[in-house]
Amino acid sequence: MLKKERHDFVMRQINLHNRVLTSDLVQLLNVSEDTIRRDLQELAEKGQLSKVHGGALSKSYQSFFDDSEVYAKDAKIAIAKKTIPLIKDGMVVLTGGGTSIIELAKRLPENLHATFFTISPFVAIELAKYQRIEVILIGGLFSKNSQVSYGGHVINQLSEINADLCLLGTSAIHPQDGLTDTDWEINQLKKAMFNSSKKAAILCISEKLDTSLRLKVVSLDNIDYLITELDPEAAELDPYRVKTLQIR
Amino acid sequence: MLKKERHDFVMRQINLHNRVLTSDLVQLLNVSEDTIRRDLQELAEKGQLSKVHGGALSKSYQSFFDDSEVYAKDAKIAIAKKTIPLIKDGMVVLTGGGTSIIELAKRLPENLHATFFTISPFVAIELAKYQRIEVILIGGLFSKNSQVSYGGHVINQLSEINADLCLLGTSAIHPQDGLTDTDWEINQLKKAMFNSSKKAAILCISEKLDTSLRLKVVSLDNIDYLITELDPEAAELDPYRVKTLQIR
DNA sequence: AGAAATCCTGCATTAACCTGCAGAACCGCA
DNA sequence: TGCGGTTCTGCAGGTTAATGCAGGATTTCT
Repeated sequence: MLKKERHDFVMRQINLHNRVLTSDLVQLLNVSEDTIRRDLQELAEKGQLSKVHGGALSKSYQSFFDDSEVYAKDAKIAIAKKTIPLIKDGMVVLTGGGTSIIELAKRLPENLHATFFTISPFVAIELAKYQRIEVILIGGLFSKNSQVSYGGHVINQLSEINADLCLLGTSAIHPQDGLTDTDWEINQLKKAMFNSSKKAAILCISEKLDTSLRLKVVSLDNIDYLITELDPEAAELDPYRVKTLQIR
Repeated sequence: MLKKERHDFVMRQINLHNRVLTSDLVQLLNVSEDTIRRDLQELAEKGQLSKVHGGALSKSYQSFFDDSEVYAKDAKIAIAKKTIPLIKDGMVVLTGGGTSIIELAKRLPENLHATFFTISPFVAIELAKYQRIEVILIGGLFSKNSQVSYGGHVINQLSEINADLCLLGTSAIHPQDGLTDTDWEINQLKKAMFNSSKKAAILCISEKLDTSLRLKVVSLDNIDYLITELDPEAAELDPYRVKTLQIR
């Protein structure tokens, strides 16, 4: 069996099961443990998988959960700072949940006079600290996963709102696939939020760039602002430079 | 099962439920307790969670509510324990905000199967930890003082609800004046909550007894249960012994 | 206060890892 | 065909990581 064939086999296993054990591969491919280990090493160096004690895991699998807090906090603060200028006095703003948005909510100018609709209780609690911001918490079924209101009742209420700006965090964004997500209900929710706003801004830490998930929310055309912690001129952002999309 | 997979699993559980029990993980992952403990230790060192006796908690969650400062916490815990038996499987429960209610929400039986409506985002977040409880967050204008939804939109939604039990914290309660409050809007809100429920329970730490405020919500007659941290036979409670009011 | 659950420490075992080496297979080239 | 050079593979050995278990200490519950 050629090395390349083995590599392909490994990658197939990984794509299929998100993981693979060294010991299994030894049996399946009928080669020595060392060979397998060297294969995994090589693939890991090429960045096609991540090696762990006992085997290897798919790269995308890792990013399944968001180890946010300490790690990307600086980035999120940077994003928040760039987002603030978009919010002007008197605006009606609609926001999602997500840590980026919460960081933003913590850093608004003290004298901002605006109306915020939000589906996230965390955001509502943060916003309530500002004297001059009116906060409307959109209620409904409460999602145990994403800690936001969702479901038909929320969609209904959203349909009655006409906001100036919609602020959303990112699950995944990709030049071709646009904004994508894993959960059907959250997906519907985000679509409804887009429909309820004149403009939409996506807050996105750079590591979410060029990733995509199963369900499409909207394409890049529907997004007005893309805000990352990177320099707006950075090369990583080149694929996202579409006419209608302002990058900051 | 690879270590990394276990870690991911743990973090998913934590992101989902804000907490996780060592014993549960032992069962779910089918490894020894020591392994789980070491995993938690490791994740705690990486700062991804905080370890506590019996399991671990989400970090972000902790920073959100630092409940160490809750006033009269022991009393509130005692009240919570007495309240739990009122809530039966299948019930529809309507709750207010307030620290007593939050303490209660933290101490519900893990296997309780019920539907909770609440106007408090804090309560919603707590309740979301329970697998078998359906949580509906009632949305509307968000009060900066009392951190609950209020206003016409809330009253409207309440009118569509018919709950079995309403749980309310206390601002003030008095044998003659009944349940009273200071804020007009909150007052309206509480009235509406009473109207939406078959029965009502008042959670009340003893120092709120025999006090009254300007605006009346309801008289004692309309209350079904009065729950304090005191012995139900205590003399302080004598003035409240009305036929229709059960004291616990 | 006593029982039960949980935690910690040290130890032994097993599995997985790494390094270096040597033979096999393959390559290009005369 | 023969010959250096390269790559791939397996093996030996010594090292590290992971796990479970025993015991005793600590915490929590009642």
